[in-house]
Amino acid sequence: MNSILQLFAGKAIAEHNSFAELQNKIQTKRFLKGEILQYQGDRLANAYFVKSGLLRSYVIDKKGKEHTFMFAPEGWIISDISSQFSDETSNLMIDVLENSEVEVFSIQFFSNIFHHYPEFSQESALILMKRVATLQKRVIMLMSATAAERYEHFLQTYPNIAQRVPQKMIASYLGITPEALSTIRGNLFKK
Amino acid sequence: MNSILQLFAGKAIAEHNSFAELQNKIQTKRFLKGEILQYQGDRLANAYFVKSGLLRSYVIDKKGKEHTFMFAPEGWIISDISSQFSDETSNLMIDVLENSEVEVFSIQFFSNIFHHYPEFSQESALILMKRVATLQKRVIMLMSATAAERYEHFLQTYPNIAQRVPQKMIASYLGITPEALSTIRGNLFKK
DNA sequence: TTCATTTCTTAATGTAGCTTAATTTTTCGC
DNA sequence: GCGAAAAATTAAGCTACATTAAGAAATGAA
Repeated sequence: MNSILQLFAGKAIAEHNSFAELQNKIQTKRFLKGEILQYQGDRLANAYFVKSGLLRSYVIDKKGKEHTFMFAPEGWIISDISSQFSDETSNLMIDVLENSEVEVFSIQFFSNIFHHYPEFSQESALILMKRVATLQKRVIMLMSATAAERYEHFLQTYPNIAQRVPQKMIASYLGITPEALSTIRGNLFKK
Repeated sequence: MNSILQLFAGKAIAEHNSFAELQNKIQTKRFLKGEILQYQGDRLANAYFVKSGLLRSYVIDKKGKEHTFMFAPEGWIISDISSQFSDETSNLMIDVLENSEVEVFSIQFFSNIFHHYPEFSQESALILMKRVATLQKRVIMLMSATAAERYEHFLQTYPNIAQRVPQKMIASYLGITPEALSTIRGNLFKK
């Protein structure tokens, strides 16, 4: 998976034979660990397709606490979709957890793609449905499972990410403090 | 808004002039308050477009506790998208909170629509993006806000629904017990 | 390698929200 | 309109997780 086009296109590419044409319009950038690609309050939000490395989106609440919204390893798209509606500015920050190679898009780019290549929106509807399904599970988890259950579920679902990311970020993804996660891990290994 | 076609179609309808043709394939049903349209574990999940009335989706966890996932008043679509992937059965129950008039679709119907009318998937991608944005806010709320803050946000965002729904369901939407919500309301009105 | 900084752990104390239970209020079928 | 059932309130005790703090371990720059 080395371009967003492969993710999005499915049959569309074969049918349109426009792969190269589109590929030219897409710019790949390299970012270093620690860079911040997007700030809360930014007017223009981009979408990022991760070719290699690891990005993360998160919010900082009024008390200054960080809450990780999602991790994006290779092959994932990360973006603050919500900033597209009702004229809002970005709610999410996006930062770089590992040196990464990334395709950068204005959301405008997608509108154009959808307009010129309708089949693309078919694939994107599928991708979005998967996102909705994932978020649905996350909401239900947050409402019904204990912190320990959520942690075990996270380990099963994202074993790959768990090892690449500091624990305090996992804690902030689970909605608990690093101290609480440390205790949970302590109890887990005792068993 | 009296058919899902109006919601989905945007320009597509005008361009295709196929409104009537599609409309014929859509069946409208009436359901009574208290009916359950879909059970956890059902193999086939439908999508429901609410023409009038009020539906709800929820889960029942291992301890038998109900968690409301969403309310769907007039003009909304409700469905367990997650059951479409990885061959899973439905995770959500869907029930009827007010006598309702509803358009019922197999998810298969959407695949067909998307295939025959690519423009539809453009609109559906937009609708799905809004869903993702809404769920994003919900996740962040659950992680960063107190129960009282979540309740006030709910009142502001869904003032219409708050009045039509028993408090215990609002509590189960917020991720707290009815007793906790009652206390929060008590404190709110004291101020 | 060394020192400084960040991350992780452990433990004590605090608190939001849960559980249980009893009482009041509302809803709804007859 | 009456009575039963469901929903909402209130309050006491409990628990999961937060906060605070202090020390240990890991990371990273000079």
